[in-house]
Formats: sequence, structure tokens, C-alpha cells
Amino acid sequence: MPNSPSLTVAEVAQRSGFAPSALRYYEREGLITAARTTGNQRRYERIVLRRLAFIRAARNVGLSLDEVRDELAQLPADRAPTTADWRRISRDWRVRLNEKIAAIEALRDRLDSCIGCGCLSLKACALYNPDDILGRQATPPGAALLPPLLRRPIGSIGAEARTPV
Amino acid sequence: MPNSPSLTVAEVAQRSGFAPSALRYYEREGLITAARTTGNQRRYERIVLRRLAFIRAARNVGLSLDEVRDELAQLPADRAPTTADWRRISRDWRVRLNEKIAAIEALRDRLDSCIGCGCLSLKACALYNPDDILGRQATPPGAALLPPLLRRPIGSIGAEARTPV
DNA sequence: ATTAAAGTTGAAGTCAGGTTCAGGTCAAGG
DNA sequence: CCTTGACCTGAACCTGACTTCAACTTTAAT
Repeated sequence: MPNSPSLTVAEVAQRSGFAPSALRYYEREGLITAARTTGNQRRYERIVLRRLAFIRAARNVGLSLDEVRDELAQLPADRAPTTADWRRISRDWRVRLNEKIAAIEALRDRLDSCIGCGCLSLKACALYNPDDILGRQATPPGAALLPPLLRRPIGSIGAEARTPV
Repeated sequence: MPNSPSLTVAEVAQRSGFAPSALRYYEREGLITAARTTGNQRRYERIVLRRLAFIRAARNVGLSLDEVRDELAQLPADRAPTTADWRRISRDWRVRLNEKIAAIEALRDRLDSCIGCGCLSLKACALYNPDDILGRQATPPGAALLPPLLRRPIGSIGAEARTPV
């Protein structure tokens, strides 16, 4: 049973929306794999598109590549994740997002309490001392709250997907 | 009328919570200034503490140093900002925070609609295509959603302020 | 057979927001 | 006067997630 027709790096780049350089980088970092032709060029199986979609979604939620690699390691590499897999991950991601929302809301509420005050006292100003906004482990060091994707210049995000996985 | 007694870099560092290296960096970047002794050592006026408190608050809200510099440029350098100044800025910051909250809530809602689905279709998955989450200019490139302060290792944030400004 | 497009590599560059270091100077107490 | 700790500078380094570059090779179409 021959595998699905393999994809070149350009094809994967176009269909996933990642630059070829990013695909190479992800391969070096162990997030994706690729077979090679006799001439050493990469040939991807179609399943890599699903993996890349997972990577992009995880990055959108704010995971670092290290965290994404950890989550990918718990997923089957050669076939689609089960519904149970996805349900577990979704719940985890939902918690992360809710924590981030709560953190920013707390900061906003502190700001509200400061409007017109302008004290900015190093001792008393609530806006200045956000030490109890986040619970333990709410945002692990290195995880940006809003990931790079959402900060990209407008217009660079859409029109990436061409074929369903 | 002599100025308030000047502070050494170590004193400012302790009272503001910024490392001396950060204070030097901010000076190079034009966010703060310092007088010099005959021996070329920095001596800060007390007003710099308020300025640093402003910088920290702004960073907490997610502004880049460039943005902080712009806002500081509109504030009086040698005395406390007026209530009107502070009110204007507070409102601006509140808008920024609300935009960020809205962006993450939208992402979370998309995730909710995906739980148990697991499709991650490049064509259809809402989680994967967040292109309309943010309005124009909602998060300018370079502005992290949650600033570095809130990502620092737990325990490094509190106990910074010693004396009121 | 030719040739242009697409692919390969490792090394280096980018960005923000700083930190660290080496090598030297200043300030203040005893 | 002497020592010790605080301070000075410029340059180099750090993180994360990539991109860019130079130099070279492979693939596919003609």
C-alpha cells in the first residue's frame, strides 16, 4: 500500500501558510518530519498538513514551540488524533485562554480604579503592583499571551488554505 | 532653590525595582535622564521614580518601549502629570486592554466550537483561521499581549517598592 | 542537452528588551 | 592614605522563532 502522493516543500508551504524556512526550522526542532528523494529533497506526506494545522492553532493559543512539541509527542504521528485526544487538548487550551483573559481583566479593573487618580505610587498603586494577578503557573515563562500570528501585519493571515486536509 | 536630594543608581534600582542595567538602557533609549557627578556617576532626581512607575505600568498594559517613549513625550518631564493627562492615558490603556480581552475571548469561543470536532481542516476550522479576530490596529506589530513583567518567574515581582514617591 | 525554477546546507542576521563582562574609575569610611 | 564597594563604558551575549544569504545541487520542462 503506497503512501499518499508526497508533497514538495513549496506545496506544503502554500497549503499550510508556513514559509519554507519555517518548515525547515520545524523539522530541525523535531516538530515535523519529511522523507527525502534520492537527490536529498524533502517530500512530505499529507498528514504533515494536519500536524501543521495543529501547530498553528497551538501557536494561536499561545503555546511555545517547546510546548507544541510536547503536545505533538502525545499524539499519533502517522494518523489523525482521536476525538478523545482532541477533547483533552481543547479543554487544556480553553483553560489557558481563560487564565489569560482573567489576567488582563484584572489589570483592566485595576486601571479602572486608577482613572483620574494618577498617583502611580510605588507603594500603593494597584496598577503598578500586579503581583497577584496571575495564579501559579498561569503563564509559564516564555509563553507570550497573544502569539505572533495575531500580531502579524493585517492581510497576511487569510487566504492560506487551499485544500482541505 | 536646590533640587531634591539626588539618588544614586543603586537607590533608584532598589526603589523602582528595575535593574541598574535596565536604568542605563532606558537612559540610552531616551526614556529617563540623569545628572552626572564631577566623576561621571549618575545622580537621579526623585521625579524619575514616578517616571519609572509610569514605565512599569505601561509595560504591564502591553506597550512597547517605543510607545512608552511617545507617551512620556507628551507628559511634563519635570513634574507630575495633571489629572487630565492621566485620565486621557487611562482611557487609552483601557481600550487596549479591552481589545486584547476581546481577541482572546473570540479565540476561546472558536475553540469551544471546535471541542470534540478535531477537524483542524485548513479550509474550514475556525480555530485555525483567526484572521478576523482583531480589528485594524488592534495590536500593532511588536506589542506583546501580556508584557514581560507578567511572565517573569513567580516571586520576582513583589517586594519591589520601598518608599512612596 | 539545456536551462530555469526549485531545492539544499550551514552560518549569520533580525527583533525587543534587556543582561553580562572586562577593564578601568569614583566615593566614602577608617 | 588606603581600601572596598559602587560605578563607568562599550561590546558582546541572551531568548524565541524564525528569515536571509551565499554557494551549490536537483528536478522538470523543453
